[in-house]
Amino acid sequence: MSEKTTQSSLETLRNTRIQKLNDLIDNGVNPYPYTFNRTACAADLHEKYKDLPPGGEDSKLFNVAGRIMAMRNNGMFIDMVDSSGKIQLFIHQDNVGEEKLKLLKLLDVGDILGVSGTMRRTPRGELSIRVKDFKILSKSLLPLPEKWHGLTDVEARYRNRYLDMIMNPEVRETFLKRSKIITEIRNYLISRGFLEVETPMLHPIAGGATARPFITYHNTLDMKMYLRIAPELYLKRLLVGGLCEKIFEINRSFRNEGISPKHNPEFTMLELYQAYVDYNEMMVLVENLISTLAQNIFGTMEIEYQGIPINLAPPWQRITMIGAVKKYTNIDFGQFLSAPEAAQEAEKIGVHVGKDDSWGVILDKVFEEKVEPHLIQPIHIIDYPRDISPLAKPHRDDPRLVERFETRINGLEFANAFSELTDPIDQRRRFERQVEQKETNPEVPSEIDEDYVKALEYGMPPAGGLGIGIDRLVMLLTNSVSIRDVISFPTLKPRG
RNA sequence: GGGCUUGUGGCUCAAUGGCAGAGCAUCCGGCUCUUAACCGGCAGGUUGAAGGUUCGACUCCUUCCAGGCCCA
Repeated sequence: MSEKTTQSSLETLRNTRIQKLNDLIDNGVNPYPYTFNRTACAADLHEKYKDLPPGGEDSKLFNVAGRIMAMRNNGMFIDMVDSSGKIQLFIHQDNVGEEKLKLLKLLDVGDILGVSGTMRRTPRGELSIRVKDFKILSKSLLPLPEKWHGLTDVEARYRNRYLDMIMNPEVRETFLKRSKIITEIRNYLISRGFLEVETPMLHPIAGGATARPFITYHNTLDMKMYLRIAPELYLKRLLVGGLCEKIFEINRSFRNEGISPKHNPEFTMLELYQAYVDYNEMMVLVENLISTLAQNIFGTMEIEYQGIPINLAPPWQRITMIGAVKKYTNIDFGQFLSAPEAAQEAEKIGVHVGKDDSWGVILDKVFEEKVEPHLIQPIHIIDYPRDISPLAKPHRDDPRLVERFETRINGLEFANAFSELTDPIDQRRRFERQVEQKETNPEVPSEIDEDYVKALEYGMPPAGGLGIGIDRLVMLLTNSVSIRDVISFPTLKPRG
């Protein structure tokens, strides 16, 4: 009959706080009020009073709000943190009424508090607010992680990003920087006459890249749809439409592939297109964009990533893909033109290739294995094999190649760009070839995007196109090792 | 998908196959100029889950769940 209910430690801690919450309500305090008239933030005050000497006082009243991160001496000293930083509160019985002092006992680390008071610097030199009044702005029911070690378990950090941000200031820094980077990119492009556009994320055909898509379903249209793997084909339709000669989109794409420190299923891309220029112009643009970002954010183009100095000052090196492979393997794939020949050469140096791999695929594999790891400083790898680049214009000097480049920094792909293929007949042929490969390659669309080909048939201006992975760029510029550190809520399996 | 590895209280971590422990936080008491405040005390556990081996399993084995690193 009598059921013994056991409480977990967490439940006990929570119940204690709910009791305090009820005590607050019994004292006529709304623990979840509506507003607080903030007149300063922590950083403002530190700046304004940086010359206030120990023991010094000022009489100007400020209202400050933030989260309680530590309490000392029975609540007489409180560390309060807002998005700008930390400020110490000094709550003394001489300054607040007896009623308020009683409420002080109902506060916990984690509560959000608004205070008004005057500034003083303690004899030990800590700038503090001499609190005249305080107001609970939100009662916290769950305990924060430990103050000294904080939250370090990576899984817990990603699953509870808000806690990660509360406990780890550098996480906040990273995401502030991410926002700043994206703002700078927008400013850079808009100031150069680019127009920001938005194109669909729900696609009837997953095109514009080679990747497995996420499949979804629209009920009233009764049709399968794909989350976009790239915005490319829609952005080029806009170029056909002549909306503007320079357009860009910064938004999410989705790829149904593995998750790794460098890959998240949803990721943010910048894609831009500029009419009447070719991939050479895109190379200049990548260099200027990224180096300007670094200059504006760090005040220098020489940055360090994981202890490796990286010089982003333009111009960046350029080397053809065939040339790069030759440089690092002594194999000249320009001379081994057939796939079997190329495969034989690749196997000689230990690069395993599939039996159906084309010349271009083999070259790409050799490049990835033997060359990529060496490419630390920014470099444009130019002139890709035609058969792995179905959306790029043929190379004007070599029919096996296309006018495409990928920019590598620290061995990683940062940008991918072409002289865009504008010939509708060639485009249709290449799409047809792709669809034929569907049986052996599940990452290829199963049907031709007829509407896109049709758009090309109306005539698209010659154009350079460029894609930059924003997450990887943010990783580079925030010195982050994992893409999960620059995505606020990275994809994880739900806890079982 | 493969290899290695991690999972113990809210958090951070211990525990040769032999009594599941500490620090912080909480709670109770003391303390009104502290800085990871301090001092004293109490409480808090289905050791990720399920099986197995064993007299005895946090520890060894199997499977599963969720991470991390490397590889494809």
